[in-house]
Amino acid sequence: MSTRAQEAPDPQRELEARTARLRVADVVGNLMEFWGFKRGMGRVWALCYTSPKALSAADIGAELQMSAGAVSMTLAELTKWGVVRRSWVPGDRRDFYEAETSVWKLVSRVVRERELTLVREAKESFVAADRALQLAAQGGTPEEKKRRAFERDRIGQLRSIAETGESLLSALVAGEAISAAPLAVLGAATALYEDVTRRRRR
Amino acid sequence: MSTRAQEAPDPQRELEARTARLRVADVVGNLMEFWGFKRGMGRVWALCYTSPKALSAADIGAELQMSAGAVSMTLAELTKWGVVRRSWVPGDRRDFYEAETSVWKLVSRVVRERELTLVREAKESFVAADRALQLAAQGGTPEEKKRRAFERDRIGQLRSIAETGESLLSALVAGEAISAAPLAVLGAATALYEDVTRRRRR
DNA sequence: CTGATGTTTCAATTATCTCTGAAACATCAA
DNA sequence: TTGATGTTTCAGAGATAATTGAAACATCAG
Repeated sequence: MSTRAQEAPDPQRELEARTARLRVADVVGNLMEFWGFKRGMGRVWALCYTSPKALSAADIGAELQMSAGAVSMTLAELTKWGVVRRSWVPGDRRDFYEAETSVWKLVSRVVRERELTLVREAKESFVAADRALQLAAQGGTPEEKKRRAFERDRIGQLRSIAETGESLLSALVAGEAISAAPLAVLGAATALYEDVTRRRRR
Repeated sequence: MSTRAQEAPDPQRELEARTARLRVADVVGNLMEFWGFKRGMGRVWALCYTSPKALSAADIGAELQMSAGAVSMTLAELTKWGVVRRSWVPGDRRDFYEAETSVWKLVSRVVRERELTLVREAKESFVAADRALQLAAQGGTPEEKKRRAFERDRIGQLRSIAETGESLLSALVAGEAISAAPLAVLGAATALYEDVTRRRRR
């Protein structure tokens, strides 16, 4: 037995550790993909997040097997979302990147710019449809009027769902606390369900 | 001026009403797509939902410009998910379909389940990575140990987020905790955020 | 049974994303 | 200025996913 066994790096274990970190990057990539981002964004972010020192683009490409171009584009996107930031190392021409650790920052931006936009668009189209049907219902036979009334009612349901969703998401985004976007959004979905159920029962 | 102007269907307004309904189908399609379903599923469901009478596959195809094959597959999928159901019209060979009105319940459940799977996978890989890093950290220089410690800490952060998320999602999926839901979820999410923040600061 | 009508299936096409690789660009040192 | 180094851009390749169209299948009436 060597005198200081615990200081000899074990190649086998080194490899396992590296593999495990890459696996972490991958599952984070899967989650990010689930939320509508590119897989690569999650992978790169996770690699940065688990790295003690800021990484260069070349480091990232080497570790994650991505081309320079892909790394550049991914970092640009992550930076735009504010979840990764550049850091300069004096005397080094390369750019380095480190992960933003505040998950909420990411979440609130995501919610604001993605879900909220979608929901708003939806609401607007429901409102517009309601108006159009209202106008169309002014003419026609009684039967047609009845049909229009049904359509308006259903679209009104959708509209109220969208409005509830919109205010919930707004509230979420406005608040300074809360992490874990997915869960928060699920909360919103649940609320929507409640709302619809209640309205249907009345 | 005609004697009963309000009963004459206005072609212009008819067209606008139809366009508006199609637009509604489209935005619902977008939302569904965002939640991980196919776009067409949302469009077909929305068309059925806003229709006073059950629609035949041919109706749907004509309205949404989909091929018979696409309509058939989409309806099969919607039926499988239980958000659309067949209805028979006596003396008519065709199948008719109408929208299940409690879609949001189903959709949100499905989304939660999917996410739960992902989160579980993530958690497992975090745990595995933590173990691997722990083993690797047994050897190496003090500097390497420090690096491993950082990595473990960060992965521990991810792990705690995943664990909280997992239990929250489990509760939501399993329970009819749905009724208590929105605020409870927000509360839990907030607690989660607090927890992560506290851990980071120590 | 046969033909008419409607539905389902699936291989092939088409559309949509992502990534690559190379060129253009930028910056700095010598 | 020139060359070395690093970054960005983007047309095209490659991978995935959605859609079509036609054939197979199912059902019913005559």
